[in-house]
Amino acid sequence: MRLVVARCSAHYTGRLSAHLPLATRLIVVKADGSVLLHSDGGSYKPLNWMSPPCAMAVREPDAQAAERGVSAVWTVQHAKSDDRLEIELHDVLHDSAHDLGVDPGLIKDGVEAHLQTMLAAQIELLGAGHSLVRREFPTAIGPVDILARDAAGGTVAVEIKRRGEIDGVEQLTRYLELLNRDPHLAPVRGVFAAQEIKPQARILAKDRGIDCLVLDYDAMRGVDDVDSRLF
Amino acid sequence: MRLVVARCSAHYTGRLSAHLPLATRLIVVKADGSVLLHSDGGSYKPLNWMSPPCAMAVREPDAQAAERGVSAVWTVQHAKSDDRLEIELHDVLHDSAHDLGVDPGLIKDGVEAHLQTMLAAQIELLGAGHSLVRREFPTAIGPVDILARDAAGGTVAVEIKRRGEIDGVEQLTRYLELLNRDPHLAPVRGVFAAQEIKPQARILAKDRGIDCLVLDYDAMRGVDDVDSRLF
DNA sequence: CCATTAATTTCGTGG
DNA sequence: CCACGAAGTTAATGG
Repeated sequence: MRLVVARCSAHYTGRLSAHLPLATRLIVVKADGSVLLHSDGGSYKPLNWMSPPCAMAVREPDAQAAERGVSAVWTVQHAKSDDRLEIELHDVLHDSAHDLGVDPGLIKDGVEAHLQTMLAAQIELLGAGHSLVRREFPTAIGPVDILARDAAGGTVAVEIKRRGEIDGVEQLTRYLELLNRDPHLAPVRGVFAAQEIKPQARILAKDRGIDCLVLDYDAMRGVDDVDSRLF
Repeated sequence: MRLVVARCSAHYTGRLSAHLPLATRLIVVKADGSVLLHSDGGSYKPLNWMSPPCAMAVREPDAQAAERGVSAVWTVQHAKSDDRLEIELHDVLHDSAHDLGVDPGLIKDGVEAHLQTMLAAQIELLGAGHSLVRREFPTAIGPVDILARDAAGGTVAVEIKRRGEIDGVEQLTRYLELLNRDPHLAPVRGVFAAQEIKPQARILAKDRGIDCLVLDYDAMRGVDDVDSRLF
């Protein structure tokens, strides 16, 4: 990894055209050839970049560019497309290279898939007497996260989101519409389950007769831990 | 901006829990307090990060951590939520600080809004004799990108995308369904316009009786230049 | 390898 | 300030 802090301007052409006026920025050149141009604020997204696979060519500025104060021109060309990033370097304030090695990568926990697994294992969170039919119950318009039966034998369709917003309720509504056409399943009740349910989503769900269930991730994980001790 | 290259591990808790095992990484601390942890590959997304507004606290490792080789612990706490990123620094291979100043920001060109403006100005690309009714024609389910009339006086609804995919055709289908209920407008013909149209989207459009129009950005811009010379 | 969907998405725009 | 949609989205997953 090479780190360069320099006054520079940049031009990108590819899926769009974009230009960065002259300013001081961090330029990161990664081991795989990818390049990031970062400013000293904003979020994690660079001002401009080139994704791998790509290769960088360095050349001297022409007379006109040199006149403008350009000390070097870096052209980063994507290997499989016409995407190209051209950086004009002026003053270089810092330049260092570092051997980082391969990263073992991020280990995640608490995403939607995990919530689904845990809710399936703790299906009585839907209410006493509920039983799991199956996870990822297939329908013509896609799989329903969880299909269950309640104590009275009625069918329950569950849509799980990490954060419950309106589009999740819409999704569940479409599933319910379809499932309720199946005489073997109908009537099917809907449950919208999420770690956090936005007020608007809650209102829409209520309007559609869909129950809301807030999932307490830590509590569910705690139960999982207890379960795992039994084995 | 502070640049640190160090062997480190990290732990994030907030909207999810995530862990980074010990490895050598780039740590960027921006002027607004935000922190990025980058590996030497992948795309522009960091392995882990904290978005602004946030603040970092540095503390000495406890005896146990020191035993494991930890030289310092950085805790980055988000100002408005419970999001927290904790970094355990082991060997520090590089540490430098740089004053970058405020960035003038990226200037973009060739996005959907621009395509819409240009197509409105060159409405005959839809076919000879077409005239513009209006851009962003409002409907109950959202604005139609362009509404026009063809040579025969028939209504034409245009959906514009940079890249034409299936969901764009679905969107236009919903608009057409709604517009065709209005006796003042019906029958309304649909045109799906994009710089690039995916095969699946083209097939779906054809199936729905929607015409496809590939927009040549450079050619359209060329015409725009000619137009602007007239004024 | 392609299509689909989520994301600690981020980023803009318009109400 | 919030909801909505696009992004040079990126990243993971399933077929």
